[in-house]
Amino acid sequence: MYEVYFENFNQKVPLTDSEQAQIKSFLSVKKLRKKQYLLQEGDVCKSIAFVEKGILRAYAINETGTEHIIQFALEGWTVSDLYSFLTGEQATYNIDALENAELVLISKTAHEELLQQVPKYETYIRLQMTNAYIALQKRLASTVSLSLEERYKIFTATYPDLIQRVPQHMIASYMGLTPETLSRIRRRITENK
Amino acid sequence: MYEVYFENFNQKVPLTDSEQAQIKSFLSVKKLRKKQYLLQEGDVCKSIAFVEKGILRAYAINETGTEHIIQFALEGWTVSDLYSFLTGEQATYNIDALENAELVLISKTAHEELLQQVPKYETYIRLQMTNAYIALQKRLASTVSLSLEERYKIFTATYPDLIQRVPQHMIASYMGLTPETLSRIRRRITENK
DNA sequence: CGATTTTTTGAATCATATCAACGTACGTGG
DNA sequence: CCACGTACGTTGATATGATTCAAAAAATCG
Repeated sequence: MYEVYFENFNQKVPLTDSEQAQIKSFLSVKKLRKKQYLLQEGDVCKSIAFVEKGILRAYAINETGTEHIIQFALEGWTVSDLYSFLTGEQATYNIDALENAELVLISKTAHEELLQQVPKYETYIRLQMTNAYIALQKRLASTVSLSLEERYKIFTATYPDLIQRVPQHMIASYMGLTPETLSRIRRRITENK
Repeated sequence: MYEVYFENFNQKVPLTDSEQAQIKSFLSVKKLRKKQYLLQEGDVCKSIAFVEKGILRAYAINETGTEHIIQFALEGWTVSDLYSFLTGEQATYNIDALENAELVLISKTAHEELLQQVPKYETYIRLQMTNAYIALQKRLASTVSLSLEERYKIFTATYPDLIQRVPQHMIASYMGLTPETLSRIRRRITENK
């Protein structure tokens, strides 16, 4: 418990043992079985979840009932409906587990207290947000400017774990295309060497 | 000078006069004429630019020579190639002015000093990054899950200024489609009431 | 005013979605 | 442990929607 979280934290912002203990006192742990929800659309997002083990996904459902995966979260990643978490508005995303998972949860009050009391926590969050922003910008840029083949190649190169552990139709959903199309893209790639 | 910047700053994190003066000492000002570059692909991004006046755009050019606009920055917005700024790697984006512009620049050393010396600066940056991330996530979600008509409607509702001040083919580039397609979408929208 | 840029329109082409069917793997209950 | 039902991935035929290329119309700039 907490190992991956603090490994990640220390990598970004080194902590003393006492700082670590202080932070730990604000955190809690949650286990989720495959297919269980962490958050459902319409509820208010009460916590940020850090994935110690397993995979989660955040997805939205549009008017026509199609699921669109916004984000996967593997070990070492953080997931939440940030907008709902920060504003208290209803969540627009669903978050559930694709594998049995172990999470570190930071509640809203814990988050606020930590920001007040532990400067390094704010630094950690700032760095985390910055990295997430840069990654998302890259994803968006590749969405508008690259062919599907290239996008899929980049995806597999960037997240080889996900290909192993997540069904293809979810990768398709994440990329914004149908399972059939992804299947054909994969065939095109393997055929052309 | 600096009015919009500190208005924006104080709105997120209220500053005392002396804090404001301290921060101001790290900032500089730059004017850009229409079509001038703030950053060119391949250079290292030396500063974060806050737009006091005018409009900038960040765009990438792909192998086939097509421009893809990653971001517009109006008054009150911030623009840079963050990845290049933070890592010192070559920039992958170009940034130029669509109108004569006045900018507040934060250099890399200023940014680092401010993070060290002024806790409220870190808070400001954290909030800015968080908002930028949420906005980008919304944009991505609408890209994969909505029809072009809906996306364009949302865009015009969200950024009415941009429609007034930016040529349509750039909106098309931002949305990841051709000028012809955007033109036809606009016609469809006006025709169907 | 003339030159250039921007937007619109049309026709042909290309890529992806859709719908339907089939094969396969998986895990669940009998 | 097997058989069955459900999930998942693939394939084919067709439909839909966006792109491309070309050209003209409209708007903007010097």
